[in-house]
Amino acid sequence: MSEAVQEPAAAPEPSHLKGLNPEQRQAIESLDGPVLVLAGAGTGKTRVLTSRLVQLLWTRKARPFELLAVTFTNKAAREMKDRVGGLLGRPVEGWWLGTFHSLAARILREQAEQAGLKPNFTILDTDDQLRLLKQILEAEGFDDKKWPARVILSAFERWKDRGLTPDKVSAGEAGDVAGGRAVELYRAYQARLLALNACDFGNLLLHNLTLFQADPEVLKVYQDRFRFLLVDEYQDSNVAQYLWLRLLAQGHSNICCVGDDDQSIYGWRGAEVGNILRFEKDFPGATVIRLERNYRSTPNILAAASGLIAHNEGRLGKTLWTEAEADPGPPVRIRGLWDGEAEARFVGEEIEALQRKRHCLSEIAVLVRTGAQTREFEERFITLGLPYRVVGGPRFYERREIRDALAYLRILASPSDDLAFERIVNVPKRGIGDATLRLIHAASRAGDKPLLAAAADLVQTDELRPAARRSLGDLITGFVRWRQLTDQIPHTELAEIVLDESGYTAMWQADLSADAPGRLENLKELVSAMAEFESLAGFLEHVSLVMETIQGEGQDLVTVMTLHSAKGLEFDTVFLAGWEEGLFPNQRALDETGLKGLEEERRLAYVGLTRARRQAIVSFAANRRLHGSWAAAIPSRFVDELPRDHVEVESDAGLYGATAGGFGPRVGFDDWQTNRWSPGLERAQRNRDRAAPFIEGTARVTEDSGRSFAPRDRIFHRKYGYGTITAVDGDRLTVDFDKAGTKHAFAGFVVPEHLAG
DNA sequence: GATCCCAGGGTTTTT
DNA sequence: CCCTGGGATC
Repeated sequence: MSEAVQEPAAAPEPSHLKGLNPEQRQAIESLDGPVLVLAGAGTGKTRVLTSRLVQLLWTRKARPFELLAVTFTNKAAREMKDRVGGLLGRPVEGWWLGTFHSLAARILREQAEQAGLKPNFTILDTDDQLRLLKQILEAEGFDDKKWPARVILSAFERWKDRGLTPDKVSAGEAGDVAGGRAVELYRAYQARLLALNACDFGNLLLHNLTLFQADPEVLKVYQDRFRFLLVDEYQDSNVAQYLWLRLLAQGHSNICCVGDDDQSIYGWRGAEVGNILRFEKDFPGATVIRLERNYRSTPNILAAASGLIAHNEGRLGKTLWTEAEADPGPPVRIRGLWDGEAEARFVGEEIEALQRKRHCLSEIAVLVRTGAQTREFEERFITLGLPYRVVGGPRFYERREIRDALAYLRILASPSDDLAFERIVNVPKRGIGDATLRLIHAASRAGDKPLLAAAADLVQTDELRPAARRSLGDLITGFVRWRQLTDQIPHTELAEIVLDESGYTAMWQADLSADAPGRLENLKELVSAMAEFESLAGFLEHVSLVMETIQGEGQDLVTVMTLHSAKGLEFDTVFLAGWEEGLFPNQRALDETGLKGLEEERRLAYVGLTRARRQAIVSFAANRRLHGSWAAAIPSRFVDELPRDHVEVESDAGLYGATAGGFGPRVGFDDWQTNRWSPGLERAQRNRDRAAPFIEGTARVTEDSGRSFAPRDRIFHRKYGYGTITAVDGDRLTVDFDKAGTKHAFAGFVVPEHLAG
């Protein structure tokens, strides 16, 4: 092989460098030393990340196993893997690519002993964490009402986000959480985790940090190994992650962080925008590259998003731009509606219209602030028969049947997993209640052995009632038998046997409730998901770190999801629903973190808008159901912050004085801002009531049902049966009944068709 | 020990 | 509105 072939410069320009703008190219070719890439929305960030990795390999500057690439989500990791493989024309093996947590877990498995763990330690999820903490709280005599385990646990998590072990939490930090005993509880909790040979999510990183700080030798191993670090979504890293990166990067200083301070939306999880702001200080001589040319959105969308985000202070400041001669595209549409149902109906109609124009459903997204909002859209889409998927809904691995099944498997993988044992010892019912469990616990403490082993001892004695003794004995011999099978048969087969013989499957088969068949389906899905993994342990590691499952990919479906899960995605058309004060910006965010919270909400709005390539449609409702009761709502301040020149307001007449040209004077907004239940709100409500009858096509119905009806709605009437509304006047509806002909009916006497029966 | 019923409380976002 | 958890009852 000649020199020329090996020398990259002599070869024709490789595909991963084609079609880049100068800044992108610089970001890809500045391989040495610290680099910060400030990449605005839609500026080709992913392209840069992947090409940079390819460049490292292609120039032979790095071999795969010298690369450490960190992402925030497993999805992002998967995508990076695929794209790098695609650019190189072959899959890359041996590099370290994953989320902070999965990488930390991998390191911790290698160094478990140093951290006081065994390499097969269990990774706990929220459910396990809570049960564990509740046990501690109970033992310490805490009242769960006064100090809910959730609250205390989140305090622990915030400390972990900041890299604080119990020793490092100062008294002042702890405040009055758990009556001033929070640190003590934190210490007990951590000790208990160690005793259980378990880690929660936060501990994965925390152990890494303690390890690196306590033992320079260990740190050096990893510093030497990872010659090039690449970090995605850097603006969302928390202090612990930042410290982890900094320690690892101190070896070669080849660290490249990519992020956008305007898209930092995880402050509530401990993310520190400060990390990105101080990069240059922490890594002297850093190259800072700004990617500001947007390739994704139309000028109108870009201008709307930029105008909005300009209301935030303390930005690094980027100005996104796009080609001047580009088609400006349609303005951002703003639509006010009567209530959440009307909003869902509106979005449904718009999507159907798009569908008629052959618009791809998979190019449409409905983005909401809170998970609960997806429900109304789901209901509407089901009624319309519109194919959709909800991303991040009830998670597969958090379902009860799945967690139960996993508990059985966890015990097989590590018999000392007490939390798993407790979970399933009486599932299905085996007549083992509190009393028996207490005995097992006592035996466990006395003999200093795991619950399973203690239980095995106990059934040899006559301390248990005969019935309990027999069923517990059966379970234990079951585990002995299954464990013997572990190495002999494929793990999928083993899982089937365990679920079968333990009576777990039978339990759901005998269950007559409506969701039982679905649960059985899920169990089947679980077993088939296992097939993709080499071993039981590998599978369990995966499920504990990857809570999400990929669904509906490749089908033509409308996507419904939260703004948070939309980060990093893009669609031709994006519906941004529920832009109301209190909901978005979220009241709780404002209450808890004030201006900081508001700015984060605004960034969330910015993220939402910039997901759209061609068209963004913002909507808000005048009435919103919250915890079952109705609340009047006023449009989000973010609606007003969108620059007028780039939006088109089309609210129903009468709603907040909206006109074709924009909004009139704001209704009580300033009062609302200072106090939810202010005169301003009352004023808004009065206006609402006055406006209601004049809203064309919608009728307000009884307070308690709170429904509204519009022409073309399908309804059911007790006497006349099903029909379609043709006109609405106040609460009097004109209905074209399928059987009874056209009649007048009061809205109070009809229900929407989907609620009939 | 299991089941049923009721009250109360909660929903921001996720690895 | 929905679900959870606690408590009373069988």
